[in-house]
Amino acid sequence: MSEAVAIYSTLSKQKEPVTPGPEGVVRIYACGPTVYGRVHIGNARPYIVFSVLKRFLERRGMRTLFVSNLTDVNDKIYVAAREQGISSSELAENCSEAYVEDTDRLGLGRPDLEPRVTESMPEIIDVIQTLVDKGLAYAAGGDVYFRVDRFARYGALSGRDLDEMVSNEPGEGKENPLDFALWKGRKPDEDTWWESPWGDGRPGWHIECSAMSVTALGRDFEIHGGGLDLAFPHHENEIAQSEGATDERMAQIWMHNEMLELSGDKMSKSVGNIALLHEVLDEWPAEVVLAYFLRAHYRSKLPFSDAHLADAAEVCERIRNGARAIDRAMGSPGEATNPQLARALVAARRDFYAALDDDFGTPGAFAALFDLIRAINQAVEGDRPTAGQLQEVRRELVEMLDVFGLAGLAKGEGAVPAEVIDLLAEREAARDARDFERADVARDQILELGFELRDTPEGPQVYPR
RNA sequence: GGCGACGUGGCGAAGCUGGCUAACGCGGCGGUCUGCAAAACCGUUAUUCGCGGGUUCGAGUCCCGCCGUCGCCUCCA
Repeated sequence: MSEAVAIYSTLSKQKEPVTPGPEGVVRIYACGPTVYGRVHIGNARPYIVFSVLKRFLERRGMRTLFVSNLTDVNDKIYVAAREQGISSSELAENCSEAYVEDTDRLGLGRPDLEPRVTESMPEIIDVIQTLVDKGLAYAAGGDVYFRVDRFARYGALSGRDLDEMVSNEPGEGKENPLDFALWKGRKPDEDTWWESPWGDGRPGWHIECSAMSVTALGRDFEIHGGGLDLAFPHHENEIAQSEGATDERMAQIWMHNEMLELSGDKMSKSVGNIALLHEVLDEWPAEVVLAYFLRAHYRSKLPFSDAHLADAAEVCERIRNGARAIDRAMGSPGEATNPQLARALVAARRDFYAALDDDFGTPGAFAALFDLIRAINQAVEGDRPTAGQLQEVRRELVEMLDVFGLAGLAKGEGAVPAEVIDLLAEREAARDARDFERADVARDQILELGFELRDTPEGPQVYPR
């Protein structure tokens, strides 16, 4: 393994080394969803990218603390709840549960903390108070706004010049149209609100992340992530709030994932028929969805379609067959170590981690994985490795797959039903009698029972499909 | 209009601190294995990286222009 993990930062526009913070922990904050409906497939990208990043850093021997929030107070939630005729808190609660449920199905584990806005009100009010005290924010007609022209670095993340920016966001009491809301006074048609020094109301969209990140991770944490679409204004505003309040850097690396291209014929944002994550997971196994996302670099736009998922399914199948080849060979291993396989294992391991070290290059890591798979297949067909070598290769393969949450692809298959065993025997008898018609009937019956038959040097094998 | 990203084979996708024969996967084609398949293996599938210039001994990789696609521009992951 090389010495350093580097990640591209949107702020510095270059790759920067990931250096663990105090107590050797890499602290990661990634903006989570606003819960006003079931999350769509695009929302899954940051969840997957940052969850897998955490898994990778830990495999690399680092300790991590990964925090991803749920925004459960927001204009969209009020609107959606009104449309559905339920209270906004009920909608937010339902959608929060659904989000956890849907993303759980990806099998990547949960972030270490998933704070919610509704549970972070004291911290939020605290940060706002600090900003008001420091003259960086002001109350106006029940609202509180951030004075953008008091924060010199405003625009640094998104490369915007304050003088050239135009705002069309309403706000009666604003000093400057570009000032953004930290606190919004209660409106008559809003059914949830909190008390504050500036009157009843609720937090603005950006302040929650400043408050929750500093509460959970402290100042100057290592990685702040989210979708690229959040860079402006959300992250720009977070920086202004957090750094304005603490006079310290908010985060070292600003890591943004590119967007999914959801503009295919079958769906469009304007039509609102974007595939929902849970629907996709009803159609495809989690491994397929993970392979689909991870085969592309996180900073690349990624087109979404059934054809792409079908492609990812083939990718998974090839990996699965590689693991099966090892297991099959274990039944009749060789006498000596296979040197080609030994070399391939070293190379795959090196290339896999080198690719990830360099700006989380998951596509390159996949390439390394496939190089290993080919070497495995070659070895199983050629000079059979020893059982010990097979075991070692299997262990390493599973370890790499596990970084991506794909270890399930190398899981041994479950027991084969007696019915299938009987048919298998029947087919063998038929083949011995050279009655291939009967043999093929048995094979078709096995297929109907959900198993695929493959003849191998070790005799016929059946695999679930 | 402003800011930014990107255009690599039939498809997806690496490479882009310039220099071995342009990774890897899917698909196609030919072969091996098989009774036939499936899986796997072997070979093949871009003299070429949107187009046009330039810099350089040398560029997909740097610079300029053009064409095209996309994201953001005050609450979209």
